[in-house]
Amino acid sequence: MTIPKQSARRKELTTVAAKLFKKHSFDRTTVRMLASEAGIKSGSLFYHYRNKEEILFAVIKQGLLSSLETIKKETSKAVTVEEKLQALILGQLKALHGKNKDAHIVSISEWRSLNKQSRQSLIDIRDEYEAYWQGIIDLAIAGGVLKGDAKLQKLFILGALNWTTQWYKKDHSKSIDEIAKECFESVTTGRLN
Amino acid sequence: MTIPKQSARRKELTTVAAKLFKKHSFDRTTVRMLASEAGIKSGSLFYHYRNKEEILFAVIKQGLLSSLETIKKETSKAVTVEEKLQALILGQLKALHGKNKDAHIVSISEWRSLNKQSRQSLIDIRDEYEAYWQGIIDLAIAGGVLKGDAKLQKLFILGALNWTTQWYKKDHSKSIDEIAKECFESVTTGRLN
DNA sequence: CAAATAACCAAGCAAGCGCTAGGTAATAAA
DNA sequence: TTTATTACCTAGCGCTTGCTTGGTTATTTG
Repeated sequence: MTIPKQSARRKELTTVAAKLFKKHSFDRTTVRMLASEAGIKSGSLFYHYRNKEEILFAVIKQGLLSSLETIKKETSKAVTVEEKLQALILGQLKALHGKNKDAHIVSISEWRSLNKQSRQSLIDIRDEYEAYWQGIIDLAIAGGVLKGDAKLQKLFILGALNWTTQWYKKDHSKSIDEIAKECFESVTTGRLN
Repeated sequence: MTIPKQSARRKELTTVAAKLFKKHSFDRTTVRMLASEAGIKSGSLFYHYRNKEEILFAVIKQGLLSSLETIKKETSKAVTVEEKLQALILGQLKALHGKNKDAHIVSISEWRSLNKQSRQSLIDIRDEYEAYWQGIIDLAIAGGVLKGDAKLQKLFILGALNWTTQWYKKDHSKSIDEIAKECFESVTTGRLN
């Protein structure tokens, strides 16, 4: 029996898995928990996936693709370098806290739970994601919006944003837009006023 | 039989545990792996700890205390606000990548693997750590070295620094001191030049 | 209609897990 | 010299885990 990789049902199950993996971590989510949440029996999962790790693989792939789409869409409207950087920051925050957050958060926190082959086969998407970020950061530095080493700047800003997953709750006093604005102003302070 | 919490042997075992927990994560480190690394049999671990989670608790407590000590020591020499902030950034990076890094990294990445009671009993140390950071950030804002919301600034900077655990390897082209310097200049750019 | 396919279930296996019980040897205390 | 104490080992128990096998039902296709 062959397992179809793009069925609609599989997508549903992957979304359920993203939710539980984010809530409990991959290791602490059992196949029985996944099945129960999906309303089926644990054995039935292996009709859709070869093994548990393939479920994680599907979640992370979905997370990478959807967040890449999010930041591209968000930055597409921007014209100036300032606008692009601001949109990129906002896009990243939306990917982390918006509709499809579960899969994206899993993709950055459970990367090392994948085996080597799985990681290798996702590296193209990851590289594209990083390259997209780097492109805008490079522009910002060339335009004088940012200063310093381009790669470090990217890592600092991405780090500050990704770290929001550790403290930002949806009942926070500030909205995502406000946090994006403050982050933008923080990294570019001085040149603008 | 009662378990002494402060024996020298226990400290050794906790250091071994920190190493493996950082390398493989808490969930993927078995008591047999811990015992093997320590040169004893798995059952012997439970002479020193009540259960596996208590090992994690010991690691995290040690991580919090030693990194708090590190940043206090690092900042103690500083006089001006600029120096204090710079020292704090460097101290945090040393805690993350220096001698006692294992326990500290575990303390920020495995916090949620603790049960509620364990977390609660460590919260005082955690609060002191955050308060120490907040104190210097507040000073920096009052002194005009930083701008914006004090709490957000703290979270952004801490996030950027803690995120270095995801990408910094010891064969990196830049040293810890260089990265600290660049981070400091990045968050304070504009006011100084 | 018959055949194929998709999606599931029931039952359970083998391996690995945290942890325990009872015992041993070496050192320290009385 | 007896008694405690410290630090370990041996052996294995009970449970959970990911996963398999063989079968069932409903829907679609020729």
